[in-house]
Amino acid sequence: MSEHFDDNKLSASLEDYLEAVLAVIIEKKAVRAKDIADRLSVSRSSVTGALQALAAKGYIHYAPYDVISLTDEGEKVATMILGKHNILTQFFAKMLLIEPGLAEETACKMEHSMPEEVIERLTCLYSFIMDSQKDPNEWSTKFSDYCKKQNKSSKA
Amino acid sequence: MSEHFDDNKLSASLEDYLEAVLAVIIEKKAVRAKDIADRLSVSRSSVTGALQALAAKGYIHYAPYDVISLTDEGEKVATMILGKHNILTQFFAKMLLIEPGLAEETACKMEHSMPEEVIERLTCLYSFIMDSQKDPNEWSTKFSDYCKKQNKSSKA
DNA sequence: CAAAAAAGTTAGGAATGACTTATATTATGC
DNA sequence: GCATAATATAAGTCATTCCTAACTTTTTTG
Repeated sequence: MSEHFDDNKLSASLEDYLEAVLAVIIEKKAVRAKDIADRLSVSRSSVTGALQALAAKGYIHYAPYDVISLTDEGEKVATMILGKHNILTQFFAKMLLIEPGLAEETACKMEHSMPEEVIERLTCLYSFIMDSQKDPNEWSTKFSDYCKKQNKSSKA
Repeated sequence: MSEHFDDNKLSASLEDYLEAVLAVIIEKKAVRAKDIADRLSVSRSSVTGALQALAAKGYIHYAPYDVISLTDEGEKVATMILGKHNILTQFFAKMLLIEPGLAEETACKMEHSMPEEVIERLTCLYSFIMDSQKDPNEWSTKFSDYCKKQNKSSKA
């Protein structure tokens, strides 16, 4: 399909950096290494290292002291990752009724090991269920009631 | 709640070893290092190393050349991990209608980063949806139809 | 029961990944 | 042009995970 030589595969941590690049660009039109360092709570030199790795794999344009930007491929992948993150967060929070903080945190970890096909299907499930609710609170009421009952009977 | 000193936390790989120990015990009543080596496709010496690490963290009873068994804590944790694995596999395969191989593979990766609370809730969702189906094929028919429609309209 | 085979252990080391601190370099605002 | 803020590089730490090779213990079996 495309030019994947298998050395442009991303580790979880590099995915986080790439995701952060896009997120900061969206937020404020441009990225500086410092923004990423702050956002991910790492040193500036870690950021430099990560950016070099991302550039070597073809996801960003990078040259010392120059402006950072995403390549086409990088934009595609970063958008995918950010998308996964958002879908997962929503699924956990709105559908499983997990408390927002934990939903976010869990999404963060899982976004790295979730194949596209599975994410697509999860998106489908989410809209399938949500679309079939009459009013916006119906799901949360029904489902939390069901969970409570389950817990009661399982602890008996 | 209990005596967690933070050095008994398990990496994804150690969780895999621990899970394998339990799985083999269930399958054939006892574990030999070789079973684990075969199952995880690693060398025998890697298994020794992992078993020592698991013992140091209090999850298994281990002494050179002796029988391997789970501690109470180890059994608890291993059961949890295996449980996560199974729920996730089922959820992917039966609910999201993912092909069994990919369902299994994805579950394998995700089981390590899924908090208990989220798994519990996912279990609830699974039974909530499945219990509300009249016949066993209802879900798969309804949901796959919906997905097909979604894909058609999104590719227009 | 003793040798051979199988299983398990140990030592030592390589590769990787993700960080760090400390020092140098560049860019920019004034 | 110079100070300072931002970046980059060098060099090294630390933890994981795995390997091979050589050794020891256990098991099998003639």
